[in-house]
Amino acid sequence: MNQKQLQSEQTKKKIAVAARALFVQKGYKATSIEDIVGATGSSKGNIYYHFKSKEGLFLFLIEEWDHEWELNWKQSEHLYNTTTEKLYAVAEQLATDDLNHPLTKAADEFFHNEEKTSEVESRMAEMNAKHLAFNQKLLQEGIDSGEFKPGDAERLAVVLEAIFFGANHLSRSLAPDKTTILYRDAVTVFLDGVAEE
Amino acid sequence: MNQKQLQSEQTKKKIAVAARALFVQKGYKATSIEDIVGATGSSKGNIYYHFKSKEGLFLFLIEEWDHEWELNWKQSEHLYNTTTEKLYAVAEQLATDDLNHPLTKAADEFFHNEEKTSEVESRMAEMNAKHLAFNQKLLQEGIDSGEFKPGDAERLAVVLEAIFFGANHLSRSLAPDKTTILYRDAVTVFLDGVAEE
DNA sequence: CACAATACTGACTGAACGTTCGGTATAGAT
DNA sequence: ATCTATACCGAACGTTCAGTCAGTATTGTG
Repeated sequence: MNQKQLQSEQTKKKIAVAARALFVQKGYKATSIEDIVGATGSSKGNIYYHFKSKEGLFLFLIEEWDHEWELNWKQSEHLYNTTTEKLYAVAEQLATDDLNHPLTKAADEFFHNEEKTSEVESRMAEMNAKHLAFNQKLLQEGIDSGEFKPGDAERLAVVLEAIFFGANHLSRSLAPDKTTILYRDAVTVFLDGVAEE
Repeated sequence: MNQKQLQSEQTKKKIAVAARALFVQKGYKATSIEDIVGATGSSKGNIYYHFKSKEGLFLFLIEEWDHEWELNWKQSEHLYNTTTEKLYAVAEQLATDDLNHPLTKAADEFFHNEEKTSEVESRMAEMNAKHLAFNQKLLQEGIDSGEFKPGDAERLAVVLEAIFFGANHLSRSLAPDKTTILYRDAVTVFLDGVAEE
């Protein structure tokens, strides 16, 4: 890799970092390309040289983030023995991730906005499916080991995803320390329910 | 009420109905005032005569809808004896409500968009608090009656809200018949958990 | 040095959109 | 009949913003 390619890569990274900060702070729609220009010192044209579109730039960030999350998890998963422990650990990671990397807010503002190219739609679906598969695998593990009651892991995966998604949403209007509590409570309820036996 | 006032009220209603249909169909941002003009035959100016702003119009619809929901619930609550039954009934109502009145989609697109006037923000908070209070009351009822385990109804209310919110979100990429199943599953998990006792 | 190829610039375009405002029509009051 | 308040119209305005493009600078290559 020569000088030029290196420089180019650094520029791209610089744009990505600045854009991420802005999206996190202001949300997707409210962040204009002009804002990113202001934050990077790069020109508008240059941003479009490195990224196909605003959408493309955002998608890039999302995927980068998802990828990082996955890596983190793979590195720490072995620390937990039971599926129950793993569930709490996932919740913990999601809770702190939402605090440190709250791209999530911008993410679902983005995903909700009507104008979705077919490419975006398919990537959304892909990511969604990945999350559900992750949940399902975890739950199936718990069922097989006898920790969890026998049940349809696929359907439960959807419920779990709903819980995490909802917790993420509600946490936005919560004090930071309440967020962790909410995620923990959510997992506890998911495990034991509220009903008297 | 004279002829003029009556006419005026009908016009306002007509605008509201058309706008609701459009918001439901296309979402908040994607629905332009021009669209509403097209759908009503009323002029742009007239819309602004009856409603302060696009935001104001949408807020009006949301509150109308919330109010209707509350009425419906109050009318049917007495049909259910146990809190458990009530919970399933709420889930049922939310599930079908999402199908029949999917203003929800537009609603949280709206609520997520960065540009929130302080008035909007306070109304959001108000509605949110109302939902939590509703949940809390229901859960406290169940705890007091001995149906549910002793616990912090306030914290559980947040968890329940997260579940409903998440279910609502996920249901959008689900077949209609799966929606009801998801809501039911969610309540079942909320009640009994997944863990083996 | 000449010649690309790559990296970058920023003025400009064009369209979308919410809101305003000067004006008109109509119904009720005096 | 005159007046006034309310209801309604729609062209125009101002702003925002993603994306383009013709051109310039910089770096690598033969």
